[in-house]
Amino acid sequence: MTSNNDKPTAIMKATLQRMPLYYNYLIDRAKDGDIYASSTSIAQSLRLTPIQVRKDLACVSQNSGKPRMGFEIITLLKDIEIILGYNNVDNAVLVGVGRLGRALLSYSGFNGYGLNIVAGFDIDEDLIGIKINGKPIMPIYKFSQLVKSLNINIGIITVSSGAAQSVCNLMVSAGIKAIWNFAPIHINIPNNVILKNENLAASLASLSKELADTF
Amino acid sequence: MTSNNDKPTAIMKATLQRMPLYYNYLIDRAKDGDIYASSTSIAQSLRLTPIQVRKDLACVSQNSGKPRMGFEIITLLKDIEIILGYNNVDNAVLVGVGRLGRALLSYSGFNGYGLNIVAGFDIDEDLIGIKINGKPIMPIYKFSQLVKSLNINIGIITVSSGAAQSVCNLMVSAGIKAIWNFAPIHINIPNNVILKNENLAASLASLSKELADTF
DNA sequence: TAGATTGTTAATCGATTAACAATC
DNA sequence: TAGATTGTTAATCGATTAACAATC
Repeated sequence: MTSNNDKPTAIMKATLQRMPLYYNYLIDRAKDGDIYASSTSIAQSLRLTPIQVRKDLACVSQNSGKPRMGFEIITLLKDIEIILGYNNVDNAVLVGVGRLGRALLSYSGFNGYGLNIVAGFDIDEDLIGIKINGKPIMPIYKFSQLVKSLNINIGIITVSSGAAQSVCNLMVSAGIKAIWNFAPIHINIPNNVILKNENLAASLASLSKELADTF
Repeated sequence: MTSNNDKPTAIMKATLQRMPLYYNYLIDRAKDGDIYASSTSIAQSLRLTPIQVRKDLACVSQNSGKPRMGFEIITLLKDIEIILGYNNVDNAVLVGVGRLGRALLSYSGFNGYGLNIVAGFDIDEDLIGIKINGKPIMPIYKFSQLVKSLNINIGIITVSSGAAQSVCNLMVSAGIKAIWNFAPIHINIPNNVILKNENLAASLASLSKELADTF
């Protein structure tokens, strides 16, 4: 850090993905009235190593931790909020207001996490016009218009496997830049659109394997 | 593979987690009537490299691919089913029959994926006795009894953040061996119990970052 | 002071990618 | 045959862990 210390040294993917974990934990500690948290205590609770915690936090925190004390929780929370972009909100739309879609529309975990789902879309006429968690459900034929007029970047797919590809196509043609796909199916998509498959089956696979290996 | 070729050479975590992705894709190809799939074609569709695909498939497939043809899809699917344990089913129970809980109880992605959710639990008396996707909703006070009598290993937490820790404690005391936590909060758990946090916020973080970096 | 904790450099481990001979 | 594809060994890249001086 003696030379080119202005370069931000891009944060590792792995580190970034642990940030919400730290965040939730530190929120807890703050609620308990703690002022400082040491890497040792954090690591033990989150099943990480203290070294890893220090390295992760070094990437994101503007302020150093203090020897014998640890890291000041409040400032650390603020630093993590900046890194995760909890302040600059991304707008998103969701297609498929079934059980999973409704769950995501109401998912408390997104509150303040920088994702704002502005509306849900569905073909079921009975759903049109209702609100879920304050968000309107709109007919699918209004999709492109809304996405373009509000300049929305993120699309969330929560339709059935059979409908996922055509919904994806619709999103791409409307100008969506990133798609978060919850349908348990492979979808084709142009390379200039970001795709994140939320693959619950993959998580399950690793959980089952760990269980089988351990017992 | 000349020496100790009986050793199964444990599958990498990363490889295992890609298996459901391959599986879904190959199901698609089979439906389209394809008999063989080459690593090149698989890689292109799934945004991987052909080398990676071959290496992944080499870990799981009993049968080799054929030069100029690729891998036989049907046998590959069977091999993946074995690896992912889609045959030997794990029983699970779910606590918290809110929107997310209902979504998981009905999630089509689990069909045949080796996870069988046998029942849901909730404290809301209005829910007790109803069935969701054929699965009964039971009162929480019957939890330990059912888990012990059916010898259930996996517990799924879909309650609110505030209730997650106490549900976790209940699961641990009932003898649950692995917990899949969907509450967006840190929970404390003994080291001999497996914990998998399904952290949608973490997924979101990486999606948003990629979006920000790209555009 | 002594000791707990920090931040950083070096070493190891794990995963991906490159290179290439073998095959049909 | 020529060429597309496979499987494997070696090289690179990325992430974690170890070692240790610096700090309060």
